[in-house]
Amino acid sequence: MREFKRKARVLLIDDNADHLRGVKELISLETNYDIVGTTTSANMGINLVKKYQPDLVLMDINMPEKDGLQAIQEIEKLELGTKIIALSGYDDADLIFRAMKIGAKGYVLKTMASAQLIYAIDEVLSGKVYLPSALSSRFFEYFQRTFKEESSNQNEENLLNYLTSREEEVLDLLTQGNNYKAIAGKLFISETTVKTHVNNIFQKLQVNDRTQAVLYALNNGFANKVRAKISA
Amino acid sequence: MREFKRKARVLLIDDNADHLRGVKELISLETNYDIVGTTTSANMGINLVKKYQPDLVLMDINMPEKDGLQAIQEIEKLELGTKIIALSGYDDADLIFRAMKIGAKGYVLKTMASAQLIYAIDEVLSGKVYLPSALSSRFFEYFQRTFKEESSNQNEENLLNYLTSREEEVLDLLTQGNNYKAIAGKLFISETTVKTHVNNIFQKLQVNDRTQAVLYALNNGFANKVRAKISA
DNA sequence: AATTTTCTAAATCCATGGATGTAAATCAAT
DNA sequence: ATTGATTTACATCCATGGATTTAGAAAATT
Repeated sequence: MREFKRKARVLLIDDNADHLRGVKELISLETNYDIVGTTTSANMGINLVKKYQPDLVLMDINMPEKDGLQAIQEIEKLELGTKIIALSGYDDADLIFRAMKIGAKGYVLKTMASAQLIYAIDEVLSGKVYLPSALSSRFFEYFQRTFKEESSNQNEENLLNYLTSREEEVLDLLTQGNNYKAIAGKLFISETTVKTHVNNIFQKLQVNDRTQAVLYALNNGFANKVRAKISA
Repeated sequence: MREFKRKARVLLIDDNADHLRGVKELISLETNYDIVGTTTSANMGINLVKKYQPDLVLMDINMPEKDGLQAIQEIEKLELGTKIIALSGYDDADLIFRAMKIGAKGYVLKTMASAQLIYAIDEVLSGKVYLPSALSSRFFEYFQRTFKEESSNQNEENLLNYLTSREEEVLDLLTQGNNYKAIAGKLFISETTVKTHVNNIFQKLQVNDRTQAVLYALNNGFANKVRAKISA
């Protein structure tokens, strides 16, 4: 275990007063931490963060009044470098994922052993991100499910594969919001030629207008394809 | 340590013959595993996966001939439920992230202790996702950096915030590729009213046409906003 | 109670977009 | 050498999209 030069300043936010007291006592037993404040209100918590600029915040994310996730976001927005560990009663994959996504450095269940919480605090204060292995498993499963679709979409029958390279260029410019005239100017070809290409694109993608074409492109990994081509 | 009913079938793919032999011997010492094949070629490896349908593949992802990540993707596409652990010489965050993204259930450095590899294999075979804590830290840092921009974009001066709720509905339908008539039909209002709304949207988003409006919406977290409103 | 915002609607006018057919030059592949 | 695909181009016609102005009713705010 690592030694800290000065005591780490910790703030507790938990609308459940009983649990709050329990955690406070638990942390008070540790010599490395200094509790700079406790509150049962998310809004008050944000104010206390501004005032005391703690090193670490333990944030209950299951609060009725204000969403704990939103509170985390607001603290992150302050950009004070405050590390945040989410405390939750639920090991819901979506919750874990969203908490990590908005910048929580850890996620600990209230039902977990107190030693686990202390360990998480130490890890996070030392600059790491800490998720108990049971929760990181959940996270990764969710993560992979979320991104599986993205990559599998790029296979199957992707109509984008039927486009010629010139049509890809035109579609790329369409996905940047250009109209016919702008595209013609950028590709040094006539506007009517662009119209021809765009019409062919519509046929191949089986859509009726430019907006649908752009949406098809974005939803089927067109940007990835173009970038892959550039880096190749 | 968990007991398996039958020996787990393992396939090794590593273009470094020396390392391949080492890992093979290491795994042979374990009584729970059955090595069904080894190869130094990614393409051959994919064929062996099809033939033997192993429970687990150890895949070196630093191969010159064929990209190991691509090989993982192709194995995933077979949908045989094959678990894959990526082996790599580098703890590069981007590599780790991409490997996990395409479905690797684990990522182990070649320099790590052999006990760590065995542990990873056990964990993955038992259905979990396993990343050594040093690597999972890397992963999460990368993950948070990647998504930080997305959420911070949603703050600043987001022009979407000026839209009325009706305008949001209209924009939502625009981002699904609807034209005026379709939107009018779905909202039970006249086409001219839709035009009015859309024009107001253009003004507020400072764009010139529907495609640009749709692009602005998608690039500024409009989908997230709409979903947040639904779940609220 | 008074005011502002929002939602609805229409008219008008012009610009842009989209469908269709034709066609020539170039290039790749058989 | 010939075929087929690609890129370029134009004409024509009609549909849709977009700008602007005006305006009534309802809802929210002050």
